[in-house]
Amino acid sequence: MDIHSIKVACSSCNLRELCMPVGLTPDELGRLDSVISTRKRVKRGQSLFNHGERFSSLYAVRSGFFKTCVTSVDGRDQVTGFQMTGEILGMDGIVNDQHSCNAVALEDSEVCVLPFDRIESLSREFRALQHHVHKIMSREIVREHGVMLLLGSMRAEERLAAFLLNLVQRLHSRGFSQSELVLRMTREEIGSYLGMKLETVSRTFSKFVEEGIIEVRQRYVQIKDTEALRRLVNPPPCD
Amino acid sequence: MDIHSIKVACSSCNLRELCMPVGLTPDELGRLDSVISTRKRVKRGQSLFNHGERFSSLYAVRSGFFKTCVTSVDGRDQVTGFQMTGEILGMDGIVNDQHSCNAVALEDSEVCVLPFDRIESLSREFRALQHHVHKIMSREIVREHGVMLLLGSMRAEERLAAFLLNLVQRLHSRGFSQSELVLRMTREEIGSYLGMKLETVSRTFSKFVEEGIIEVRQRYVQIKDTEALRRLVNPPPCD
DNA sequence: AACTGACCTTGACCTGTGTCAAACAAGACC
DNA sequence: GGTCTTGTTTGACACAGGTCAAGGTCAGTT
Repeated sequence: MDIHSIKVACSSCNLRELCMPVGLTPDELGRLDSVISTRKRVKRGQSLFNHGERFSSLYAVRSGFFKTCVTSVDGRDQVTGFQMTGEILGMDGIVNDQHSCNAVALEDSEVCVLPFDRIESLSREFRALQHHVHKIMSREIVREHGVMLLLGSMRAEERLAAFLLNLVQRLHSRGFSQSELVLRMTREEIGSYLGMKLETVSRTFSKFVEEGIIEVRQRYVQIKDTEALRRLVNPPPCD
Repeated sequence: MDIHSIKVACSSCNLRELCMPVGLTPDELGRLDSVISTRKRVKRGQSLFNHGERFSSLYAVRSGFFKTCVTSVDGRDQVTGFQMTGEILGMDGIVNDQHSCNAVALEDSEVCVLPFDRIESLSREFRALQHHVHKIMSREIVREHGVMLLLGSMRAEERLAAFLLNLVQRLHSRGFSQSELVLRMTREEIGSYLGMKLETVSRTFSKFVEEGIIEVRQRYVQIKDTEALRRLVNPPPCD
């Protein structure tokens, strides 16, 4: 076992508490290592997979940042999610054996390749891994419910506030600041995700700045009043 | 084996090509029968499960019609889906061992109860069942991507057209008409699902009627020009 | 048959967000 | 150091859809 493969192994990965290996025994972890042997680098702007491509693997984000987007027949684009370190990509591909969305790196990234047939056979052996796979998919379903709530019933300010809170919360659980973040995506990509135009995203940022809730310098955002953002997402009862 | 249990068995269910048993061998089907032994009736307006309740089972709609909805902290409600015969409910509950949405029957319904721990252990034995479970969850993820596209980038007419096409397509694959349907949900529920107000739903129906695309009498809808609906969803290129 | 309550339709008006346009900022490239 | 390109901000204006209100329809009940 050379230094490189030690570095690559799930069993010694510093993301193992976030990613696929959660809750596995050392023995199971070792077996998972043998399945997840390859990595893939994806440069900024390149796609990891595209709509229509044959599905064979899930991908765990090792480093970097991705967006996934679906395209309608007439060319409209909808960003369906942003994925960061430790998150799993590609579950859309299972049902029809081909990917139904595009995954694009928003910065130079690296993913671990998880051949799905191997994951399935290992899942048949290990209850914990099986259940973990189910949880990951269920989590994605629940996340999308949240996005539907956001798109279906919130106004622009509420959407952006919810988006910022969600981002910092996920970054915080990865050891970053609770109050500062660097956006990896453009205003247009934020807008697509939140169902609004880039101009509205920009104006809403400006509004938050005027109100002293955040400070913005390009992609850098500092949250100065988390509570104000929370109040925007969940307006206090008015009775 | 009495007449009742024969009627109840997956192996003799007329939904087996739509539901859980897809692709299983007779032997596997027999084992699935032993797991899915109970049914549950849900009257119109009652809920099958609610947000916060402990998760233990998935449910397959045997007959009837359901909606699922999530509620935000401040009481906003968002319908996240409508489920008909053969479709699976409850996958939102896996990740946190409790349901994160409410499932309400829109007419008197019956579901098959699928204890999830039993499904998981059977999945460890049968590759086909395992893969089928993964496909069902993946299908739900892909469906939700479609809803996000709809909510994030379509206008009211396009949303309603897409909704109607989706409904008749699903009904058609269950042996019903391609051009007639009876809505099981109110205008308000349609609106919640599509991210618009009930008045807008009503107005948009009226517009379609004026244009001769559909005929509406209360919950009954007849589609007179499917192509027109398709064109609304996917506007022809204008160059 | 009259009454009730839930649901639906339609009108008038209002507002949040989209659209279009112009100017600016910052990094990439020569 | 210029110049391009891509992304961002801001303003003026338009309009799709929301809001509020009134009245209509129908199934179920007495």
